[in-house]
Amino acid sequence: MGSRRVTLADVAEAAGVSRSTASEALSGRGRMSEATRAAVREAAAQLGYRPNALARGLRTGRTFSIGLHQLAGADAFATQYVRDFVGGVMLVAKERDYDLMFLSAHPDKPRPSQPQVDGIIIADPIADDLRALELLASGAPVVAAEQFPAGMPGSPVIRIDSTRLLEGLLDHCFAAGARRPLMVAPDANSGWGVLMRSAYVAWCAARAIEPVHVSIAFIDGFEEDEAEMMEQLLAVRPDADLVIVPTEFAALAVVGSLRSRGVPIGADGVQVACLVEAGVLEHLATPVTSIDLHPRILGAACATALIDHLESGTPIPDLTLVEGSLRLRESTGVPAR
Amino acid sequence: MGSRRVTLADVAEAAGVSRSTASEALSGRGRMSEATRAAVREAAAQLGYRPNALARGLRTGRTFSIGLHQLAGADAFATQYVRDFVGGVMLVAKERDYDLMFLSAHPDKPRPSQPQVDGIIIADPIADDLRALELLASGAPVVAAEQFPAGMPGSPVIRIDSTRLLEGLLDHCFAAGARRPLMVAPDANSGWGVLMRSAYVAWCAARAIEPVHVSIAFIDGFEEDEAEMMEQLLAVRPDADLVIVPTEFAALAVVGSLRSRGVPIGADGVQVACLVEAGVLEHLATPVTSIDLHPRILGAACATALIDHLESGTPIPDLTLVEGSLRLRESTGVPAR
DNA sequence: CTGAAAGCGCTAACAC
DNA sequence: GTGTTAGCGCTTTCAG
Repeated sequence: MGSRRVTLADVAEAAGVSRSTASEALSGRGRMSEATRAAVREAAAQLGYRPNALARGLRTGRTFSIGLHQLAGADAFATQYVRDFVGGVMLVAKERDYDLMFLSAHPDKPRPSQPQVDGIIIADPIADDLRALELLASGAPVVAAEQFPAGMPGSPVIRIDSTRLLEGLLDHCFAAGARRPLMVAPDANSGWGVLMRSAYVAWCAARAIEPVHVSIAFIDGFEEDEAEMMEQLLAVRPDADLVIVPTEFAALAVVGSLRSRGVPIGADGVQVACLVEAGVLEHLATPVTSIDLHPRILGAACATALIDHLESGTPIPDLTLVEGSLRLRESTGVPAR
Repeated sequence: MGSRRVTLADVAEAAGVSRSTASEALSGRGRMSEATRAAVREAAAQLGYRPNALARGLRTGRTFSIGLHQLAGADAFATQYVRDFVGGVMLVAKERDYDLMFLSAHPDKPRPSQPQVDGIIIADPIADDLRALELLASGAPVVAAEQFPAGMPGSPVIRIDSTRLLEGLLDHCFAAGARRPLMVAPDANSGWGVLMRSAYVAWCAARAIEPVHVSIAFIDGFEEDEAEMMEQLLAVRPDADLVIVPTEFAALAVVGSLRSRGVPIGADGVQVACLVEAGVLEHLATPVTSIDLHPRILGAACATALIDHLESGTPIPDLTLVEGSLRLRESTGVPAR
């Protein structure tokens, strides 16, 4: 089996019909005697025929695959958010029997060819990402998760109402006594980072609190030298009584840093919160509060919207909000159970 | 921009040459005046030409994409092992500028078409996985990670020497006093599960210890009803002084179960170890010992071997061993720092 | 109801 | 040096 590729011509010959008849017989189209159809099916099964997706795609313009572009994820696939988002996309892809293409993600080298997919999901678009721009201009349907940075051409977006959740988080920390917050968040390249930052600033303004924030390049991740890096960031507001960080790695680094200095974590020391939920936060000695962006659901929603659009022409709304939730834990003053 | 797809014919016309000349000019082949070549390049850039990967692939047989088949991962993408493995593959794919195709993974429904990829990585092959069998028979080069179950047609394999690591782990636990071990591991469908199981049995035999083990279907995961399920498993050997589990979810469940019964974790209670490392194990109140399969390195090794083979014909050895390591932690008696 | 022919966009022989 | 031609495997009119 499988010695040489068996083509539709082989099947047609074996069944004693022409290629076009064979094609229609297998796809269930055309009108023909049941006997003919059965004979073709039989021959195809006998020979182990599988249509060549390339040829079919070239002819029909459909490949039954969708593309996923994820700049941050390509480097490290680091955060649980990204992995869960991808998991959600995979789940739907499997259900609808689409292949899922991870588009190779060089931020500044153009793609060597057009991607051979029916539609594209862009997760967390980053400004100046050349390939994201290429994809947006490619003419293929695109759905993006989270937020486009200012100045980037858009597409339908699906995201969590994270602004509102952040406000809830800040209210909670405030109630637990926080007055000198420090926020570490991605820089202006990330639409989501901008969203978080401006919500933070607005909230602070409403309470006459000075907003202090530090930018990081999101892509760099936090996996190396995290402790040292964190120390530097904390130095921006040494008297902070609340530290908000963007990834679980940063959270681990802050917690480690505080612990090594003997500072208690929580309302009676320094509160810590993470902008993005990750399983590890719950299992720390002092569990850390976070915003759960429900990445799996978000990824699934993107894939569903895209495939529905491809298959039934369902239009994709410009903006869809998916529900997120707050994970309040001991690090922001909730008492231990 | 990007209103209608611009094709090679458009470029050729704009540059005033024929299609073939345009093709050769862009690909750097053929002999022609530098002026012509430059003119074609200019025209292509002007029009924003990107070759159609489908058409090129159909003609040349190369798509510059590789496929990844992962049965367990499709459902949940659950364990960190799977995610890190995929991360390793992605890293290499990006480096070599290959797209990475997640092949849709229905265990018992045949693929609708041949996958349009140059080569395939199968992670953790599972017996009776119809699509894995299809891929193995497809004629495309295949590399598998870990181990083929008995009776499954093979391909080159890259894996960790996990057998030796498990022996080291068992030795360590034995030294810390374990005499009544219980192992929970995947059933015979998983080649890796079989490997672990038989190493365990052999080790026990050498020490005249009764090997007790429980099978689970790996694919089911451990995410729901974990506590209840774990209780049932533990009941198989209620007096166990060492429990070995296959995933971090199972480890969390065991730890939770023991804690709720007030049993200390470690040499002075019940030792716990996980066959597969995950970050969360390190951050538990009592950190849990595990075997680090270095999934990222493993995934990268698979991708590198496959792409090297595709590009230079480098043969892939039948078996390649990658180094793993033991993560000894407090749960098996190492004293706290 | 079935077969012949065209063509999706590209590349590789082979003439000119 | 450059253009013409054929064909990768498939689907889709359109005659018969």
